[in-house]
Amino acid sequence: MNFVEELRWRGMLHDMMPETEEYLLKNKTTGYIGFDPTADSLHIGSLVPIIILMHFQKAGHNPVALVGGATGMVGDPSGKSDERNLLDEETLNKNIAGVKGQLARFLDFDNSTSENAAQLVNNYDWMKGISLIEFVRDVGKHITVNYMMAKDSVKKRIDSESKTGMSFTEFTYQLFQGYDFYHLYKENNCKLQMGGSDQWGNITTGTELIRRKAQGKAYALTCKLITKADGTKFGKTAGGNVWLDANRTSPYKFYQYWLNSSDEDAEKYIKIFTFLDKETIEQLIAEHKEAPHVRVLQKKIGEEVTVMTHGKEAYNNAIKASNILFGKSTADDLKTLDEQTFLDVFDGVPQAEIERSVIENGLEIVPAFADNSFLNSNGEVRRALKENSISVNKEKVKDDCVITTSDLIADKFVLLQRGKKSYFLLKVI
RNA sequence: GGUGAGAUACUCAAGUGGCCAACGAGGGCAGACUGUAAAUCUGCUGCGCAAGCUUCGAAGGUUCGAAUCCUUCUCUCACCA
Repeated sequence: MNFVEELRWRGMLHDMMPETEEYLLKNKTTGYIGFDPTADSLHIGSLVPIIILMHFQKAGHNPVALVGGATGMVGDPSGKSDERNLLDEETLNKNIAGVKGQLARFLDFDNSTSENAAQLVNNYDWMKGISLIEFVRDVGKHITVNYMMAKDSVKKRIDSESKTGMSFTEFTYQLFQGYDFYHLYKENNCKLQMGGSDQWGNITTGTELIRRKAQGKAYALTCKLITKADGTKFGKTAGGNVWLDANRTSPYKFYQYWLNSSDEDAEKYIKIFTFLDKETIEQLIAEHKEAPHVRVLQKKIGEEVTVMTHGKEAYNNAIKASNILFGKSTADDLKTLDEQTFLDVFDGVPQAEIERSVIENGLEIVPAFADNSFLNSNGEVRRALKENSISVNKEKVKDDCVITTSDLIADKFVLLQRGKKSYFLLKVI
């Protein structure tokens, strides 16, 4: 199956420039997607463009991942209603390094094993040497302001509904991204830029620049932005973004995010986020419809994506953790765990240290929860107790409960819990 | 630079001297029900066990009493130039 077909049946394709599909069918080509270094880790929203590049590579084309060291300094106004804060250079460099490292986990950058190895570029490398005068004469001259103003990303910020206006900096952004495309077209023979549908305007500025400045033809392809059925933002939880970095979002939480997808979303996600073939997916969907409560789809997505992102071992631990946390395990089960297993399971669960003598003297339930920044105040603990939502070692407790040494797991830990999903560890020192 | 409007809890938003720890909505959290879901229902959502304490952009002031009145300051927005 060819690249465009692949994206199409997976429901990822949003729009293409005319003749893009024909061109890709006939030619092994080079295409790129840009990644914003707004943080030192990518989050699962970036997974879609990454996966597109992976498909692109699988189809025999040459993928280029561009890290926006320069464009990150300017700020993409697309989809933003407010002016963005600029990142300082130090942060940016840290972010670029982090993002680069993560991309390497997904794409094959190895020349020796792959004929069409992926390349990683940073637009700062070619942008840094361009003076303002050069830029204005060589780039700006080719694109009219009228053209730039017609872009949605700009229009939205200029019309009367906008409350903040738009700085010249952000207005210029599309020229930067356009110039990237032009540069890659010239230097890497890159003919295609891909991205989310919100990138259409920026991408076409690039093809326009290539047409005018190099009399060349370049192509654009955009993919659908991921939405959730309930209208909330994809990739966000109450705790913030779901990151690809295991230190920011533990593999367990990462797995849980996918597992908690709604049925409707799961049918979309399995196509988008896994590389399973059409038959397998259709079968899984059918299976899921038979018995939705088993959640085969969610489990499969969780497995595929977690393994791809964090590796097999991390996935297994996530499963183990899930079973213990959500299965029918009791305090007795917990106490049979050795320290290492216990730590693996609760990797990423916030914890606090506590003096052994405190436990030996008997720790009352209210201070146990409030004094270690698990819950915010004594009042909150008391409220929670009233709601019957407090557990110690997976067993519901009342306000007269006192934690003693007999409650210790592996002679070291006490598992505190508020509600079903919120855990906290006390570690005896 | 001119003119006008405004700043209240996570967000939106009432409140214009005592009945205000502050209406309401959303969000969040929890409980029940479930599939670790959706929908629904219920409770909670400044600190404190409580008495009480600290909150309404900031600082002062008037008053027995201020989110509410006065002064100054800071910031935001809109329109005009």
